[in-house]
Amino acid sequence: MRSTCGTERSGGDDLTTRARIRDAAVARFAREGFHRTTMRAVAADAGVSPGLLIHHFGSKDGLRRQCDEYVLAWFVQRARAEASTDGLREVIASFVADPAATRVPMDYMARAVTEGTPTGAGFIDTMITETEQYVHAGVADGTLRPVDDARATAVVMAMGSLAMLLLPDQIARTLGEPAFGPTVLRRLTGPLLQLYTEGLYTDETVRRITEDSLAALDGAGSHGTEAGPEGSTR
Amino acid sequence: MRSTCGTERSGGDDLTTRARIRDAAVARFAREGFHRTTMRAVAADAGVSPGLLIHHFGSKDGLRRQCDEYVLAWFVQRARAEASTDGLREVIASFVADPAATRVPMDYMARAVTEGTPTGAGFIDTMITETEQYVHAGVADGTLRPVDDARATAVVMAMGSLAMLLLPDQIARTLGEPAFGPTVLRRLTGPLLQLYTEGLYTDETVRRITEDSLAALDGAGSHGTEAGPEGSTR
DNA sequence: TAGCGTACTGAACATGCGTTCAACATGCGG
DNA sequence: CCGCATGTTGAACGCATGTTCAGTACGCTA
Repeated sequence: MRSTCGTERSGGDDLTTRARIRDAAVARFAREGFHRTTMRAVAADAGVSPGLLIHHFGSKDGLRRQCDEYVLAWFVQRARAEASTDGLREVIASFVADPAATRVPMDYMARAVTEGTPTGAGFIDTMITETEQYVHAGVADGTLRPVDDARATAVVMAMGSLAMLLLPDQIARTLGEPAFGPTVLRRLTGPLLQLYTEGLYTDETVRRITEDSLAALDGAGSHGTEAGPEGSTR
Repeated sequence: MRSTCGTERSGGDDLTTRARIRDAAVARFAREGFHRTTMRAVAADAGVSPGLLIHHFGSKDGLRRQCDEYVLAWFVQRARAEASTDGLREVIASFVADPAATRVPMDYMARAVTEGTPTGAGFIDTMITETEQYVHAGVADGTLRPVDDARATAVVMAMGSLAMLLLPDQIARTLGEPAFGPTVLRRLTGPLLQLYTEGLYTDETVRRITEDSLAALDGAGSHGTEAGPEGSTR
């Protein structure tokens, strides 16, 4: 083990070999997913031999664990920065300056989520729990309307951000933009603000109809479909 | 080639061998993704030898193409069914009766989307384009409020459904439910209806602040960050 | 300078993969 | 009965992968 464990930033060219390998692995995992990236490809990207990856990380899974930890730390640091006004401004500025750079940890986390790793699951959990706290606080101070089910509301709110994390390229493509950058974010901001401040339906019709239908389903299904059709064939 | 090409349903036990292989492959691809499922595993599931898969589908990629086509047809048929009231009722009923059955094509399409296959991209495109048409129609007949950017609004609306397609298990877990079923859908419906009929913010503050900040960014960044920081390092 | 531990190499190994192929079964038209 | 096309098998092939290991280079301590 070395004393410079895990705290090197990946900016300059004078990185530890270990850090260079880790950066190469993060990039590959982000771009191609864990299963498709080969140790040899990572080694080649880092300019070392395949054996060295084993020497430093024990196995491919060990390498993944280190990458998970590193990317998670990136997100934590970023979230902390976003808390302050100046930090947020800086985060936005860096994204505007070079959207592609932000994409690497983003895509990595997207892979972690879709591949169902513990890191991805934990990321979603904290994301939704923090959104839930925001909902509670907002309702308490009158910023947000009262909600029935704060947790479910948080899930609905978070799903939008999650989709942006998971499908940036698809979103950019359907908007006819060349890549996911400030322009795309700009176009999504308007509709999102409209939705959250005044909704989209002009009246209560859809809400009433849907809730009536659900109530009717409850009435009709009360003879056998009531509690726990979940996981019947699982 | 055979005359019974592609139109067998996968309900009974008297399936063509070809269809049995296809069904086994769809299930495996849905559960584990394309890259992780092996031809041997599919062959074992279908009760045949590995060589037969090649005989029928030419290659693993050929098998995937057939599966894509089959699942896409399932979605088209389902969308058609949802158009009529009775059909919709039936779709809902079948989902309530056995949510797990619906999950196979859903998970398959989720894989297709996250793995970036043409099928997945096409699915998203049609989904968003149809949402956009719904927005146009709704604005025209007064059901929906007027929107600035119908396409972007459609993207925002579709992202919620997309997240439900991609992360059903994660959503169920964060809601403390054992599986993604009617109960989860029920809990999400309330917040979604609230959001779409009245919004969540109690006033215009957030909208005004955000739009002012964006305008300020435009003013400050007009000396070099205006057109096309997209894909600068790509 | 000798000794030693650590970083590092690259050939080799074992395994699992997609695919090939020779062989067999079966049914059908002549 | 023959001949042939088709469905099916299972052993084998070639290749790519993760991992091992013997060996080299190098810097440090004594």
